[in-house]
Amino acid sequence: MLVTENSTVSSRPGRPRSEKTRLAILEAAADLMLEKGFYDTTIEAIANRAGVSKVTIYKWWPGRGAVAIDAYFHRFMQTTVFPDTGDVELDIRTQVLHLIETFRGRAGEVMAELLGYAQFDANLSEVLRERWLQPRRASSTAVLQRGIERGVIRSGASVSIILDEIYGAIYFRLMTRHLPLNGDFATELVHNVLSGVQTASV
Amino acid sequence: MLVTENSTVSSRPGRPRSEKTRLAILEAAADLMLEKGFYDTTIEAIANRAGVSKVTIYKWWPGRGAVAIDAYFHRFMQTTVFPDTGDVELDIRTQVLHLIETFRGRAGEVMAELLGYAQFDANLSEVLRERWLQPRRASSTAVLQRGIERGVIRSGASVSIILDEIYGAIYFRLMTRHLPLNGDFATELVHNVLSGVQTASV
DNA sequence: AACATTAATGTACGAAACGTTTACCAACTA
DNA sequence: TAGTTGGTAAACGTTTCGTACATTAATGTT
Repeated sequence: MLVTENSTVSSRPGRPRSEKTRLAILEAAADLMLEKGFYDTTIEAIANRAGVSKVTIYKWWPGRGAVAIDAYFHRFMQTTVFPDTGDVELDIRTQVLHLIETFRGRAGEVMAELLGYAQFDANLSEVLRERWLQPRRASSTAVLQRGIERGVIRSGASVSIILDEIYGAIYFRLMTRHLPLNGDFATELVHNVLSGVQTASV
Repeated sequence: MLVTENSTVSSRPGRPRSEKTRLAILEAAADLMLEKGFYDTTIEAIANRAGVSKVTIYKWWPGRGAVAIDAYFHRFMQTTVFPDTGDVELDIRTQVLHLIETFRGRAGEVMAELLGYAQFDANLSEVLRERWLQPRRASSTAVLQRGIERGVIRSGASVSIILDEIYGAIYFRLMTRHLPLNGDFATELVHNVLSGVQTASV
């Protein structure tokens, strides 16, 4: 018998894990991060808010970073599928504007804090790369690759460097806060970058 | 009587501040950050290594971030003056390669940690912007401005966005570590970005 | 029904670091 | 000499961490 991952049929003995408790922890962690920031979102604070024992959290997550990232994904991970219109600049701009929209308000600040804390937590760093940054790079990579195949983008251009120019600039503003992260910025950014790797001039 | 900042004539009463102690603290902090990383460089650890009382550190610095950034500057701040050859791409590339050279080895990792910790320390964030990022932006801004005046770069292009493309990409790789930060990357990066804002094609 | 197994709780604990206080001595100016 | 500032040593209360212990809860197996 093949069972789906969310089946209510638990094949193991013993008391099953409480889904209610799991969700309470994730919601509490997300709430706290948005309200007080990542720094004040301690394990104890999460346990109190969730009405859950601290030990329970430690049983399922190795530390603060792991709970935080799960909570962030739980709330902000919406697997949007972007259309392929054939216009490289339009498609990339759509993706970038969507990301910037996600980063509006506290959600952006919390992402900056997660990236910040990742400098001291190798596990969090890897999870962020694999489950947050990588999927978005994959979407954009597909668009750029199609552009190369259609001859719109220089075939010699390194896709990863193009992505670093675009996403690097965004996360740079997110973390240094020296200038705002808005639609005008994103539009000119994408236009500049793609102009630099196109085969033909406008 | 006008007195220079490093004058031995202290016009104030009381015991003068010990330069030896000040330097011992900065050296110890820099050593510890390079050896153990920022996370393990606690105030107590610095005090022990420097052979100094913990209270003395708290007297002159408000916290860990402040000592760390002073120590980092003390060791890595070399105010290099870059030449103006008239070739925009060459000049920018020179500056960028110099920065990347600075970030080789542990110095780069420590900068990543400082930027990371800055997400939780508003004061450190501001000091980094004003005393580390801004001076480098100023150097590059001058080059780009000259390029605009000479008609090599589109006059409508936003200098700050160009800078974000270049430096954003660099700090993005520094902090996410998904790809190496080397000379080849820097060379193509600078070429791509400037190609996107030049007036004439190659 | 009895048992094994796993989940969750409450309490308590030791270890670190934090940032501060207190009392004292050291070095300099007026 | 008096006044002022720098530095030290020791201790303190607090917070957070991560873990340990004993106990109760909920499920499968026999």
